[in-house]
Amino acid sequence: MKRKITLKHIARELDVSISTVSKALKNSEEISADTKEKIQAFAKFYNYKPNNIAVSLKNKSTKNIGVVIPDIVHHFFTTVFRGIELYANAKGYNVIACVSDESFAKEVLSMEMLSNGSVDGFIMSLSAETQQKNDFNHLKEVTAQGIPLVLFDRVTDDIKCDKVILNDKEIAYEAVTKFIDGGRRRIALVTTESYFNVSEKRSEGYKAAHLDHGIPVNEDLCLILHHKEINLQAIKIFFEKQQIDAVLCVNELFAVQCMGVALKMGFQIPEDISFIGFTDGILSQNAQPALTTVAQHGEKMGAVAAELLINRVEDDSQEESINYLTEIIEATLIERDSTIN
Amino acid sequence: MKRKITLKHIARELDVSISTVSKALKNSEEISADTKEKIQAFAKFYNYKPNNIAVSLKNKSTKNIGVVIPDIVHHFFTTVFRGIELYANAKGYNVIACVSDESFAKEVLSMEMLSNGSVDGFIMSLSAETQQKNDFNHLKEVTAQGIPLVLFDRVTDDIKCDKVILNDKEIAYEAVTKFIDGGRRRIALVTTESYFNVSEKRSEGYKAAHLDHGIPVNEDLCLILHHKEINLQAIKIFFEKQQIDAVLCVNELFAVQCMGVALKMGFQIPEDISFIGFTDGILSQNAQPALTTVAQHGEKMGAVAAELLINRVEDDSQEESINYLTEIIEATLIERDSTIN
DNA sequence: GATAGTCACGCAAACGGTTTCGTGTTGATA
DNA sequence: TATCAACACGAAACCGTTTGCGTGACTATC
Repeated sequence: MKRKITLKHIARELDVSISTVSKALKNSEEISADTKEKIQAFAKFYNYKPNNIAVSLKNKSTKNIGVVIPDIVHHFFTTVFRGIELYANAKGYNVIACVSDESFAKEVLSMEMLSNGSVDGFIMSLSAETQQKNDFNHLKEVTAQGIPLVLFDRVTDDIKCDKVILNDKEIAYEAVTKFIDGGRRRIALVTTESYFNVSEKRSEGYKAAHLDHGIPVNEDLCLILHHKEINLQAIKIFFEKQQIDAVLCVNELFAVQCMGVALKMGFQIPEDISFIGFTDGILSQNAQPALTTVAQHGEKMGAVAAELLINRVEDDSQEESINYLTEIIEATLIERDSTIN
Repeated sequence: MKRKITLKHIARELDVSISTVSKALKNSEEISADTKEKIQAFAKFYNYKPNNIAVSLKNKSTKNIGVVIPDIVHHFFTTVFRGIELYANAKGYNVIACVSDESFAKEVLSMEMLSNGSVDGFIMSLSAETQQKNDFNHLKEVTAQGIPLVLFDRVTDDIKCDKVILNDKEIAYEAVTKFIDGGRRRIALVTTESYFNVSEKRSEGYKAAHLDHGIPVNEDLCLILHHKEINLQAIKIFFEKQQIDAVLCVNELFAVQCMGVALKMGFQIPEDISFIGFTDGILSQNAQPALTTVAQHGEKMGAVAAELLINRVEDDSQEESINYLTEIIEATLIERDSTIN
């Protein structure tokens, strides 16, 4: 088991100084061609690679970026992660992943673990609990230390930093308008608690579309479901009570569950009830009928977030007043068989 | 923007030496109670945290583990990742994620990026291309350098290291036996190319179950599908040609697609055709009918892999001859509505 | 032949910690 | 009062790199 070879080993072996070796390997003009060739050959033979940790310490740059997301077993977040990872790797960065599990405490802990030199910057999406508590001190700590931060999807106005968000309101507006144009009038909104700001935005779009088309917003048509719970009974009661002819769901899981209940109750999809969901994942694609859904372009989102972050990281202008950007990813409606074209 | 505070700053400010500060913060007996208190208070006030990079360099231990997986937008791998991350975090380790995208080149590149000091060890699952090429030199390089490696799920006998695998053959045997006990005789196997050793193992179980029950194996009942392609036509033709009364699929996507085709063709599930898949993901859970499937317990697998790795990392016995372990995760059959109980 | 200018390399500090060992001061002891 | 241990702290090496600067040797110039 040969341990990693270092500059010191090469220097000793070739009877030159460490600095000479270092410079020779960087093809410095200072070193003579002969010496360079000798050293480079030796290094190549023994497969020398500089120790990342030492380089990091010296350069004060780790080439690591920390990604803190609420959930990893989740289609949207994995696609974003994928986008981040692809872009970052192409730029020579590694990605350290931390999952907050929708927990405030774990989010704080993760950031503390990484903010002591392990990463050059953070990309994150707020946990549910953090959004509930509205406590962003851990983010302020990090930015105060000068560590760049990019928020995506679940963001907050309380923190000044680069952000990447979806045009949630607009796409929800578009989806509902599609229903209305198709003659639907009793359009349900199936959503989560409102402390998720994305749900809130989608809800705004839902309402705006109604108002703009002269249709009153009926609060009874809004159903709030909980993640990772059995919602089928609640859905059934909802469908029985209300006369629904279209449903907009804030995620694909809710949509598929609702469709399942509707089918069991004897409704025809899309004739009796049309469905549109959010997230174009395997559920949407493989549902029966295939679900019309909002593609959030997670990979794009991740790539943009990574680009923003790396630009900040590599920007060494010492300006104190930074112009933070908010990039908007345009969602698109993918029409399948749960709506009438 | 206050930069991070260092030992040096504290030392200068309190007019003591750096070593005194370091020792005081570790509550060393060498330092007087007064001095310790003073230093600790100061450090706490300025929120001093040791720089991870410097500590890593000194200790030759990064507290990072590298995870290289073929795909991240994939239920099974995300659950394993989740298990790794949970266990590792609890032990104070961070997880650096690299996605090989089923590509040999990216797998090699990822490992090179991380093997120069960035991580203390690797957990990985082989990419499809790596399994095809049968080229494991990048793994040998890493282990030769004394960096611990744990392989999971997609493993190879060519590398001596700790491994975590599923009892694929046995659980496939069990699934097929369930079909046979239920009176099924024309049992299809829907699988991928055989260079995936997990598919191979499942195929072995499928065959063994047939032989042990005196049923000849019929190669015509084996359908090979491709990932991320439109398979529906191929499935339809297969079902038309063969008289199938049960289907074992090596993943949930294939199972759901097959069920969809079967339903469209007018078959009753599970009466006419029963289905069993692999992976207990959202597809299985939300399919119509809900899919009977093999739960692979990815989180458990990840946790075990992380445990094995961290044990190796923290084991400082200098023994050259290591006794490598292979842990087997017991899969379980989750019975839902696509089979008759 | 004295001076200046290259060239090719080494020294040493620096990054931010940890840790071994040495040392000045104090108080107790004989 | 000389001796010594205990105490409390500092100096310095070390982890593996990078890099500014110093310097000795050689060559070129007048």
